[in-house]
Amino acid sequence: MTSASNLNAESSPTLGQRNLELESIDFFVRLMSMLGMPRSVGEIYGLLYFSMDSLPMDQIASRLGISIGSASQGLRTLRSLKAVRTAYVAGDRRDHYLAETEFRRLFSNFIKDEIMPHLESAKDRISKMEESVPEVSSEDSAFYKVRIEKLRRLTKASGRLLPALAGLLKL
Amino acid sequence: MTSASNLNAESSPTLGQRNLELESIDFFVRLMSMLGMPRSVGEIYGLLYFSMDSLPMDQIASRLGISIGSASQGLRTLRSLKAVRTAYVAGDRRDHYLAETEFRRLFSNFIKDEIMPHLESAKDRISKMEESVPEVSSEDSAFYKVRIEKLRRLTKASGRLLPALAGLLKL
DNA sequence: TGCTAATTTCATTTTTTTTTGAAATAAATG
DNA sequence: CATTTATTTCAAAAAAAAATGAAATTAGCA
Repeated sequence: MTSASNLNAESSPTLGQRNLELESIDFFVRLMSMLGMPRSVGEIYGLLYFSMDSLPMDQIASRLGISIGSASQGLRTLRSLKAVRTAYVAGDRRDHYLAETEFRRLFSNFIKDEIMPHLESAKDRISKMEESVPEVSSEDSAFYKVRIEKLRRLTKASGRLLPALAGLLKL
Repeated sequence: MTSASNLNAESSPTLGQRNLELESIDFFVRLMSMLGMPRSVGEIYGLLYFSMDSLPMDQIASRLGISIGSASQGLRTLRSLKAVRTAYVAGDRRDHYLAETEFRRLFSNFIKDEIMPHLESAKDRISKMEESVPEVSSEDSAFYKVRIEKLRRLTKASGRLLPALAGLLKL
């Protein structure tokens, strides 16, 4: 709750709080879009990030001016990344959401869910390439083999480095 | 040149070469799209990656079945990332393109050009947030200050880590 | 310099992605 | 268990991103 004088509903936010909220939304919309997430996902997380109270979906939607469909989908995405969690609120059957703010963990989840699967399938594709190397002129096939080896090293290095990244992230 | 018997034009590619080319295009289309680059950029780089000969823009466009407008824009992007370079070809006034294959450098350019500018402006936005912290109830403003500090640490850590990444990338 | 080929630019079209909103489903309450 | 409320789903609409292609520009050549 934002203050002791109001236990059952949010008091209307101060100007500063509203400003902060808007800056936060702006911030996370940009950050999330760098990570390939749709605008609505950034908006929701940005709103929750500076919210002291957990918020139910319909309030998230109405405060952001987005549809409940968007809110539902955006929250699903955020849940799957463990970027939000639900909190129980007595006497209210709606789910209430809170931002998870341990960026190290968020980042690590993102890498595991969004990046690693691609790296896995990249391996297969590189193997397919090997089968296609024209066995003609051996000087030519050397060229192809070197390039394929480069790709293999790239994916191998990425596969090691990216998961390690979150560990290096000393916040 | 693909073989000594043909100095002035590309011999038509073998089946294996064409396969390799297609696998490569597929590979880089996906990789580039993970990095937020349009399909055409991945296609062009994928084509050049396994090409022994440097290729002029019009051939890139016709081989990929894309417009010369797309080819021009895609090559501009790739040039700005230093992912391709032009090679001089005697007796031909067209620019001829080759893939740059040092992934470590490519990666480092990408971070510098596409990520760091965003981190810079993130700093400013965090400062703005600080000005908006409601100075009301000090227990509440503590909450906001902690969250702002988290953002600051996140951007600071990213700003250090990302440029260092390319160095760690031992291919 | 004038001509031609190569490339870039950019308004328009196409494609892809995201959002909406209403219907379907699920879950809680009395 | 019937009803109400909350949530999800998904076809259609809207918005955003990318590709096209033709006009404008640039650059090499004679």
